[in-house]
Amino acid sequence: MEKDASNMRSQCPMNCALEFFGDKWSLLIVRDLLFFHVRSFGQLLKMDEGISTGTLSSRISMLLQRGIISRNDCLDDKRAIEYRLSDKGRELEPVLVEMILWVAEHEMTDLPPKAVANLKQARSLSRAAAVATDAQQPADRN
Amino acid sequence: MEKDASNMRSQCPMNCALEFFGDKWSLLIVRDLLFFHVRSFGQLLKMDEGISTGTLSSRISMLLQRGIISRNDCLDDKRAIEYRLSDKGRELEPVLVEMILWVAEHEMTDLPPKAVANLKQARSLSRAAAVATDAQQPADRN
DNA sequence: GAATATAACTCTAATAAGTAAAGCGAAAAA
DNA sequence: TTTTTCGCTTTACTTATTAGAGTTATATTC
Repeated sequence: MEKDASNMRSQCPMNCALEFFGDKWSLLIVRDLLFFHVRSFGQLLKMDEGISTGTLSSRISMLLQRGIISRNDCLDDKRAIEYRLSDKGRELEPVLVEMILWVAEHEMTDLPPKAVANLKQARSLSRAAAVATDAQQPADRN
Repeated sequence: MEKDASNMRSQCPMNCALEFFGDKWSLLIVRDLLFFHVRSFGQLLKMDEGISTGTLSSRISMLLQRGIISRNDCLDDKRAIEYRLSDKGRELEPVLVEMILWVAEHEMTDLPPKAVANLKQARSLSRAAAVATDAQQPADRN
């Protein structure tokens, strides 16, 4: 049984975000789809953190329902299903990147310093581009 | 009973982040401390989402233990305890901002468009500053 | 100074979430 | 034809989270 806007705890955007993916698994699935080019149920099941079939199944349903991933049949193997991030899902990348950078700054992880530097640089560049875009379209146009 | 690095599911930074604050409440507490200048247990208890005393108490313990918030006695009222974000906690701001912007883009919330524009602008400016900093200190210095 | 209120909790019982293991139907490989 | 793979679902169980009542200490009001 899933939540919709009507039984959310509040309409605060932070709360809304947490109701979408504020659990221990959803963003790991997004991570695998986004950074590790994982595409199938079976591959997701093999993630290091050890997700169970039941949990994976329910998280996939939720992510589908929320439009964060898509589900497609494979042409070459009719058993196989391919999962992909939607545009909406792919746009979670900045969220993941900020989380990763925060952890890299404050805790021990297995992420090499080089990778941290690359993420930082990518972030800076994308924001620099955003500054340019904002200059064209004034920020308070809505 | 709390987790430490030794019984984490993996050392992946994304997973590490989720073990730190991948639940439905921790970042709401950070939100209140960061954006709404909330300082006490009682005020936190009044958040719109309706956190219970037990949950709030356990989340505060965890955030303290992780060094995300600090706990201080008040001089004027000896019952009162003041909670504040540490530097480490304050540095979660970009994470929250990206989450809020994602939601503002993709879902209905109560956030006024003006506020979204302000957040975007603040993000762009801070990143522009980061670009300048990176130019001084090469990104792969570690 | 007695009663009431407030702050910051702790405890407990109930509910929700997550898990491992087995099983299933369809498709592919041996 | 038998076995394996794929993407699940189901079940029985364990663990985590939660709401709400209760507690202690301090402060305020009458």
